[in-house]
Amino acid sequence: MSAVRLRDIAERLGLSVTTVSRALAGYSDVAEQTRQLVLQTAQEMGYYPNLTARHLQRQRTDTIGFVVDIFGPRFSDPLFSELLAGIGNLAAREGFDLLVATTPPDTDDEVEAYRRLVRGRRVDGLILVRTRVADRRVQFLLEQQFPFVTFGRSTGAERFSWVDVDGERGVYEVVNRLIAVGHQRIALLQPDLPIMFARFRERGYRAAMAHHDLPVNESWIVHEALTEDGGYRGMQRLLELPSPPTAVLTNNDQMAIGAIRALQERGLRAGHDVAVVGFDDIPLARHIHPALTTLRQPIYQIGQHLCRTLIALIRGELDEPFHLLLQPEIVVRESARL
Amino acid sequence: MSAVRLRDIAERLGLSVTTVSRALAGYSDVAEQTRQLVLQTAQEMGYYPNLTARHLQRQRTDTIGFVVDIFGPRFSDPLFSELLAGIGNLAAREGFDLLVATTPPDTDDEVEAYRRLVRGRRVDGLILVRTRVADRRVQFLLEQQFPFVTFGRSTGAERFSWVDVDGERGVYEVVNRLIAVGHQRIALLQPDLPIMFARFRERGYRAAMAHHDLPVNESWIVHEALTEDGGYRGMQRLLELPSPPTAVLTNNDQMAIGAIRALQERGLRAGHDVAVVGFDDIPLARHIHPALTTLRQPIYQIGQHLCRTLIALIRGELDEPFHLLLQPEIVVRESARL
DNA sequence: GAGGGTTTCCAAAACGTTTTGGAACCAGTA
DNA sequence: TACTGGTTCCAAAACGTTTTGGAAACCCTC
Repeated sequence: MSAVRLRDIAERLGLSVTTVSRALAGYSDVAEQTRQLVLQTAQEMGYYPNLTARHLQRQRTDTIGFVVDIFGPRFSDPLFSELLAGIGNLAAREGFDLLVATTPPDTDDEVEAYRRLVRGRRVDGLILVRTRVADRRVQFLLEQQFPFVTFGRSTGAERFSWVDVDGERGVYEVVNRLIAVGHQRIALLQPDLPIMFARFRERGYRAAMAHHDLPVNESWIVHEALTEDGGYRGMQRLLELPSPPTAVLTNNDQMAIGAIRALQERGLRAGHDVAVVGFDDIPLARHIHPALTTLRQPIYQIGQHLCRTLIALIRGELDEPFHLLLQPEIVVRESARL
Repeated sequence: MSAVRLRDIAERLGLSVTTVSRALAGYSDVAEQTRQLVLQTAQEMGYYPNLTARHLQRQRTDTIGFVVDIFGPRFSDPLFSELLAGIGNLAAREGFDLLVATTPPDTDDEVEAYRRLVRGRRVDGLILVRTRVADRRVQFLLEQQFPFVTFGRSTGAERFSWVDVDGERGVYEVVNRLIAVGHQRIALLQPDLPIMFARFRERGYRAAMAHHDLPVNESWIVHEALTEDGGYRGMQRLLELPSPPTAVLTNNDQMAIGAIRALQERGLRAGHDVAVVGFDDIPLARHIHPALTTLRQPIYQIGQHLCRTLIALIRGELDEPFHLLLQPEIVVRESARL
């Protein structure tokens, strides 16, 4: 029942382990006849290399790591499965395995998870998502000179590879278009964590408002969790203002859905009374009512870009850090006419 | 820059590698004073064990594998992230890593993915989801006598551990209640793949119909993809029947949402004109309109059960296969009044 | 001073692979 | 004959850890 090793094949054939190994690897210093014999015997005996042993010897694991920051037990992120599919499919095609760890963000557990993967040489490289302001993970990986790629830029001038979506420009455009159709009091539902993408989006928001000489009431910028409930609560808070906004931008589609629910409870209609704009374009965005106007991120492709870049980095094929800034696509549906 | 090894610590202290190893592991055959010295030095030198080497020596990887069957590039499954959170959090707590592979179901790639993980000793055990009729994966793992746990039962009398939700009973109840409120023409939107859970649910459906002496029109049982579009198409087909059903059961909430969309396009209202019942209770089920009546699966807990069981199995703490059949909870909302 | 027990340490083997640095042999050439 | 070059093979080391089976040193006791 125990697994067949190179040694077993070697003994059976009266060859050395070296020769068997090199025969299977296709080296030219083994006679074609011998090679065939080894191949056939390996097949017969059901040989499959022990990957752990191979990894130890080769000093690489052919594995990439991905630490998912999870909020609470009921963690449900529609983007996540798609991102993982993008990463996983490409990794598999390139002969890499994917190690996934789950931890709550910005905790000691998270730090330990990264330490373990990096210092324990558990993986050859890491993919980071949702970069944060002054991100400890980025700092750590730079210190350790460990290969990694992020989805999202960082705050400083650190040199590393990233893929990002230009939320600043996207939000700038959307706000412009909202203003063009008559909106003046425009709110922004921000996350309750210092996530980088929210900073960029806020910058775009402020730039567009300033560009049209519109004042920004700071109470229009509300911080809540990136969930439906967060969007619901945020919209409630906005509706309680003396003069509520007529348009609301959110940081993901779940928030937008929650915001719409809050409107409906007050008898208001998203898209008519208040414009609501989401972000991401999750599959459900077009199926809810009113259908969501949103900024689409090509998340599967982003997963592929991240993985492709990381593998290039691991293989040493990257001389300079790689940067890719994708433009989000504005998808106009019913929740905000633009 | 190269990593610190046991040997480096040993040489620094003039001890043997054995002693350093045993000191760090807390064995009693090393003097307390020496142990402290080793601990401190290891700390100073920034020692972290090479996990690959440890795995090779210990002949186990402390890793569990999870192969995700992915349909098409735009793979978005709201349950998936929650299941993964359940598995991942428990695995981390028990000191296990999680290796995730992605492949399309029932392909050669899938077979190869399993072969690689099992034969290459890449993981200590596997978690399988969405068991299929005559599941090749189950057959393979039984043959290889490899530890695994499935979400979903199988067709035969194979002995292995599983966790499942009693869809047969759940659907039986729902159909009963639909009949109680006056429905007679009840349809069932099935997946287009031979997934076990669909078989059980169909059995419950037929049993309830038979129990009330209601005929089952075979054209009421429609096979489509487990997606919104699948649900949309399926409902369209049902509406084209000479006398369409007045109630429709689906195999997941996405399908139900698609079905509702098809109704709306024809000016029909789910919950009034046609009752629509989902399955799973994804977070969005309560937020769409009409809110979804559905059968809730406690997916995070299922992930934990799967992981807990697998780890017990790996550790040899399980004498008999473990079976857990959970009851789904009927969540009545607007799309079907029960 | 012999025997027994305890404490503390370690050399060597093992896990299964890949790589290094030849060695042995043969054929062809000067 | 002696040398060169090519082909085919292999012993040994290496990757970094844990475990095995002692050994050395010391202290007690009779």
